[in-house]
Amino acid sequence: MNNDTKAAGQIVADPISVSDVPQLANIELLFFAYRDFTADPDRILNAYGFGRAHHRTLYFINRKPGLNVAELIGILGITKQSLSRVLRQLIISGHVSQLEGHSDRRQRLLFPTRKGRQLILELSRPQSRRIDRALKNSGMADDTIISRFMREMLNPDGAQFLASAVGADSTVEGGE
Amino acid sequence: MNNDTKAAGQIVADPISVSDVPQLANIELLFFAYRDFTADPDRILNAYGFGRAHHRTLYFINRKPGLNVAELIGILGITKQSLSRVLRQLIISGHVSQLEGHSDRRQRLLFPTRKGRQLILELSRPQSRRIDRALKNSGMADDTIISRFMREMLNPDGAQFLASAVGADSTVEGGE
DNA sequence: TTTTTATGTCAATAGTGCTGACATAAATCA
DNA sequence: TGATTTATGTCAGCACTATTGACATAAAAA
Repeated sequence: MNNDTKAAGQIVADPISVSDVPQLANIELLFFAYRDFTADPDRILNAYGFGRAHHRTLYFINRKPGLNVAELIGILGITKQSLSRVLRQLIISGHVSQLEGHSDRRQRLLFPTRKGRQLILELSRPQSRRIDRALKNSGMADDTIISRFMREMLNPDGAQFLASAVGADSTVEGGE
Repeated sequence: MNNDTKAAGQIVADPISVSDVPQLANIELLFFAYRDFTADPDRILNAYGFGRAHHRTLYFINRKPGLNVAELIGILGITKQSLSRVLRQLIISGHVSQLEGHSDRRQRLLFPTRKGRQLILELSRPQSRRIDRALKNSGMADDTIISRFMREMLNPDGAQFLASAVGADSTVEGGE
């Protein structure tokens, strides 16, 4: 390195490389890919005065209409206080509605309104298109390899909400 | 749907599915995979009193020691005001050092200290291991397919900082 | 010499998350 | 039935990350 690496004593001038971190290139790719992936909906959300938290909340309510607050909190991995603000805004804006629980009347079952459905589709389509395009452009006929890889990236312990059999079944494992 | 989908009029009871959003399953997988991917370093950072912003900042200073503030801001995609706090903390904690620019004395060239190098390795290794493991477990001998896919997920316009030829070359395209 | 550039800083604001405390109504237990 | 637990909500305060706008300084460039 040709820098003034004199001074300060403990300065390091050589970059980290694959010898230090074997998957360095993929760590960076994942960082930038995810950033671009979320940038599309972020722009749309901004126009609605919403943020990513609204997106995630609305998404899972659309993925499993009728889930209760506890389930949603579990899926999102946040506290009820964090959810409450976002959920209140989505209800006020008319994207989400609550219904009293059938068997347990303490519960609030969360449903998207038509407006909420329309918004989640608007937000999800650019992301879906991006994945579609990437699969095509990298010469993959289907998503089996990518899906498999991403599944292996998950924590094994995950009591995750996952759309594994989506299409065949509209419900989800891990939920209730 | 067997719910009290009466009331409120415009409630939607059926979940979104692959017919609405073809890549729905992969959108969810990417969401959960990225969340788990960042959870490892998050735990470590917490013990240091740092957040993700510190991680990213420290990472790119380690990836390109000697970069100046403007370059770093460009890579991170944040404002100088956002960077300043994080950078100040990393300097105070002794993870990063600044040197006056050689040709341009207005510039502040950013370097990791040994302590900063040690920390970024500690943060990066779990992420590298996770990717390694996922590649192995999904039966891939190397990362060509996954790298290709992730590269295709990026915005084309991206004047991105990318470790494409990492290992062969320690410098990066898009920088100076 | 004037202007532009690189960097830094102060102040205000937004979005998202947290913990702790407290409240209510409904379910459940004894 | 009466006591306890559960599902949800809300208030208050705090932390982190990000933003915009304004202003300051020193050094490079015109």
